Amino acid sequence: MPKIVDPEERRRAVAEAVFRVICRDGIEQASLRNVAAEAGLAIGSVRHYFAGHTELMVFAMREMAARLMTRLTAHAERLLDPSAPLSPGEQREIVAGMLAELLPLDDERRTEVVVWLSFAAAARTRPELRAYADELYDGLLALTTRVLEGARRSGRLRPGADVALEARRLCALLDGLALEAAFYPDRLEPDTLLAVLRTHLTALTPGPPS
Amino acid sequence: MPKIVDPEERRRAVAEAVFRVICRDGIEQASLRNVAAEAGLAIGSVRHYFAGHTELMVFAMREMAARLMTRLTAHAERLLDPSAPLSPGEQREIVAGMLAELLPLDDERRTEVVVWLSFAAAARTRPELRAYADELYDGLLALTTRVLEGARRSGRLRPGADVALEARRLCALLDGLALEAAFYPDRLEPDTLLAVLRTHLTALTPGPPS
DNA sequence: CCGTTTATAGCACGACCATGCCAAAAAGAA
DNA sequence: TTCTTTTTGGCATGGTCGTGCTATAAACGG
Repeated sequence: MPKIVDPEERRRAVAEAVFRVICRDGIEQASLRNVAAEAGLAIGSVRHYFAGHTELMVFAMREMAARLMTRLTAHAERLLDPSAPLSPGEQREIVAGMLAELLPLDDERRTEVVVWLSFAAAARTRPELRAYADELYDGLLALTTRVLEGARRSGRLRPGADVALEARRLCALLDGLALEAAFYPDRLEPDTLLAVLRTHLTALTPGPPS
Repeated sequence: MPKIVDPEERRRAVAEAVFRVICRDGIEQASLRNVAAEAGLAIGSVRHYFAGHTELMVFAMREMAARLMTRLTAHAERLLDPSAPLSPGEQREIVAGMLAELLPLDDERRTEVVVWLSFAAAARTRPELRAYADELYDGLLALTTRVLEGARRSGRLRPGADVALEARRLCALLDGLALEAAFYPDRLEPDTLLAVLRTHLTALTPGPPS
C-alpha cells in the first residue's frame, strides 16, 4: 500500500477536473489555476503531480482517448466473439450501439465528445498533442473498416461498395454528428442522432426496401 | 470619396489578418496584438476601427459567414435558374460543386473551413458568437433541404427517403469531412474528399447500379 | 524518537492580454 | 494659413497565465 492515496488515482481525478472545465468553459479556460480550483486543490498540489501545463493536457487527452477506446472495444469484442454466433439483427444492434458510443446521447457521452473534439482541435496547432489525435482517428478508421469488411464478407454490405471509402464516409458522418450535436445540443436531439445513424447503416446494406 | 481609405475596407483587411492568424496559430492566438502585427498596423489603429476584441471577433465571424454564404448561393442560383433548364447530369455536377465549396480542397477553402470551425467551436462557450453560428448552420440545413426537396419532386431521390433526415445526414457528412480534412490535411486528400461526397450523392439517387 | 520522503500551499517573477486614456501626426475644410 | 476631424501610436493599469522556488505539513522508515 502506498502512502495514503494512489498517485495515479490523483492524476485521474485531476484529469476529470480538466474534463469538467473544458466541457463547461472551453479548453482555453483549462489553466492550472482553474483546474486546481475545479479539483478542490491548490495549484501547487496539481503541479506536484504534473510537471507543467503541457504534461497535464497530454495526460488528460490520453486518458480520454483510453476511455473512448475502452468503450468501443467492449462492443467490438461482443461483435467478434466467435463462441456466440449472432443473428444479423443482433449484429446490427451491436454495431449501432457501438457507433452510438461516439454520439453525445447523454451527459456523460456529451462531455466525452466535447472534450475530445476540443483536444482534437487543439492538436491542430499544438504539436505535443498531434500524435494522440492521429492515434484515435486511426483507431476509429480501423474499427469501422473491420466492421464493414466483416459485413462485406458475410454479404450484408451493398454490392459494389468500396469498403475503404465507406469507412471514411461512416467516420465523417460520425464526426459530423458528434460535432453538430456537441455544438448545438438543443438543435439535434438524441433520437434524431440515432435516426440518422440508423438510416446510414440501413443504406449500407443491400436489404429489401421494405 | 471619403478621406483616403475606405474604413469598411480597412475593417475587412483587419478581418483577413484575423483569418490568417486563426488558420496559422489557432483562434486563441487571435489577440489584438497578434492581429495588428499580422495586418502590419499598430494596436491603436486596430482599436480605432473596432471597439474591442469582442467586436473584432464578431465582425470577422460575420464576414466569414457572408463569404461562405455568397459562395453557396452563387451555385444555388445557377441550380434554380428557371430560364436555363438543366439536364440531370448538369444538376448533379452543380450540386457536387456547391457542396464542395464547404470542403478544404485548396488553400483558400482550407483557410475558410478552419476559420469557420474555429469560430463555431468558440461560439459554444461565447454567447456573443452563438447567434452567427446558428445562422450559418440553419442556412446550410435549409440549403440542403431545398436541394433534396427539389430532387425528390423531380424523382431523382431514392424513393422512401425522408428529406429532413437526409438533409441532416448530408450536413453531418459535410461537417465531418470538413472537420477531419481541416485537422488532418495530409491524411485526407482532396480527391478522397470528393470521392466520398460523390459516393454519398450517388447513394441518394434511385439510379441504376451501373 | 528523528530523518527522509511525499504532499500541500503559496509567493514572486516575467510574459501576455484587453482596455482606458492621452498625445502626436495626417488629412480635409475654412 | 488655421481649425477640425480622422488616423495612428503608445503609455499605464489591472488582470490571468505558467513556472521557478521556497516553506509548511503530513506520512513514512529507522
